[in-house]
Amino acid sequence: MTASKVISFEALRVACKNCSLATLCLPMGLTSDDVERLDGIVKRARPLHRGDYVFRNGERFHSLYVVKTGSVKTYAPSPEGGEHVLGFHLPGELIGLDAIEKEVHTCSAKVLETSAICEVPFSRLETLSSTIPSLQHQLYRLLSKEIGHDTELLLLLGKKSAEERLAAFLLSISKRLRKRGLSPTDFYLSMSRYEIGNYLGLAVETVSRLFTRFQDDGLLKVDRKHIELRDPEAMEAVLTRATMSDRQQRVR
Amino acid sequence: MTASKVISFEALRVACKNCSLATLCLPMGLTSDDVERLDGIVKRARPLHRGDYVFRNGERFHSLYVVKTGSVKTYAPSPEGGEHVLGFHLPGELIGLDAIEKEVHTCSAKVLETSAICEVPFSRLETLSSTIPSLQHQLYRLLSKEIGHDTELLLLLGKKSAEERLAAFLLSISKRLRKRGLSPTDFYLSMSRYEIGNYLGLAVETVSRLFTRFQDDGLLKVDRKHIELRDPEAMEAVLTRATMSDRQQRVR
DNA sequence: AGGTTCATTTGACCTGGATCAAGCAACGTC
DNA sequence: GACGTTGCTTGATCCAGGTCAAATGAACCT
Repeated sequence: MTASKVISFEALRVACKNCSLATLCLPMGLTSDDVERLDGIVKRARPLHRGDYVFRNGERFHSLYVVKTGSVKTYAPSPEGGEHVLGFHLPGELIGLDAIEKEVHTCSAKVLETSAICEVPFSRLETLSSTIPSLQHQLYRLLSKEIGHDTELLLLLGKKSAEERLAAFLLSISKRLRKRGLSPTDFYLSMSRYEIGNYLGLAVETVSRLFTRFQDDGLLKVDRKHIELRDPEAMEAVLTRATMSDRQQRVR
Repeated sequence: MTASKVISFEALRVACKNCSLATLCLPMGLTSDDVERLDGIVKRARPLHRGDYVFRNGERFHSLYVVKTGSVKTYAPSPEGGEHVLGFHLPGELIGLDAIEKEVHTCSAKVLETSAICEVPFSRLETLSSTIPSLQHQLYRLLSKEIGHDTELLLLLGKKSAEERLAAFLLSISKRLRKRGLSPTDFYLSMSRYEIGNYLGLAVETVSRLFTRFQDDGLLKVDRKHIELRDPEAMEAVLTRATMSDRQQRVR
């Protein structure tokens, strides 16, 4: 009886070492022994449903979170009721990194669809990381990666046209899905047009028109939230072809 | 003789513990004993001059760098010869954090004026950080801070008007100078109008017109690179007053 | 089946800021 | 001390994408 209880508990409490995301997530590059130790501090919550918060703006920071299944958006609410969408997060991605400094969450995170989230208490992670150099290294890498990602986004928002932004967005989703073993050319977007526009610094109407144009040009087929990338090369070419973005000359 | 040699060497080789930036920089929060240890791995190079590189896009990553005096700009060169300015860095600020992940510099850094730069070999810093928990913590904090900073910039580029962008830029400089004990209302900009525009996602002409407008409105006095903030409150108000930026409604 | 609500699309129009095109001032350099 | 060269400013025009308005369509009640 106790035994069966333990077994079912263990079945529910999927461990990091059995998780398909291990190569994308925190455990990347750790020995199985160390994964075991990391596993000891990870909390797995029951699934959250569309609209539930992972954490909210202003809450005290205690943990980092990893999307296990589903998807999450992070955003900075503005006092007037508006919001600024900061990112969309797929399985294996770590959220809450921006809160380490101030020990307060400066953005909110809510799930876009039914999702499982792993919680990693930061102080315990920190302690663990000073005894596991490869974990420490992995944390530095992940923080650095986030900076690199923000930098790309900065380029997108500062210098690229609406067309380039949407193309980059779709290709980013596509590539991240591929890494997770999912179809990079046939997927459902879990966020609304409004959220995409907000994220890319564009009006909803512009996003909608661009989807229509991409479809007319044969780059993709769109049916509501279902996207089928018909011509990924052509989509990449949207990013490459010199547009208004590269009219900057000499430096010095 | 040997003694005098040692003395002059020590005088040149200003240590972290004597550095006025210690409270802003890596040593923040460390015991003087630990600062000593950190000091042991920091290399201090001879001053660089306007246009010299701290590191270049594509170089292998070995070290983080701290601006000691002067100022640095980081930017991503685009193949076509253009560039995307990523940031301007004042004394005490750490650069190169984005290169940790890939172990390659993905942007270039060049000094805007004669500057002293401290070099911190990363692998040694990493090793040291696993034996000094407060240093490890400080590193996590600094990386997280950088993410928070990028996030603000994202908001600026994605949602704010040209006027708000330039006001935010000037106020950011002003506040950072204040923290360093310099005048927050009277300063010289070490970067060109072109670089400011590039950084803020605006055309040079727009930047120039805005300086003129701000001056006409009595917010500041501008003479070439010399800025005198005449009415910092009014400048803050430029950011607060609802503009096109807050027309986003409900969430769900 | 019909109605309410919210998301998306489409059309018409407008504007902030880019682009184009001169001038102009500071700074060498010879 | 005239002469490029580079950086900054100013004026005139243009257009990508925002804003406003309305139609259409899903999804969800009841």
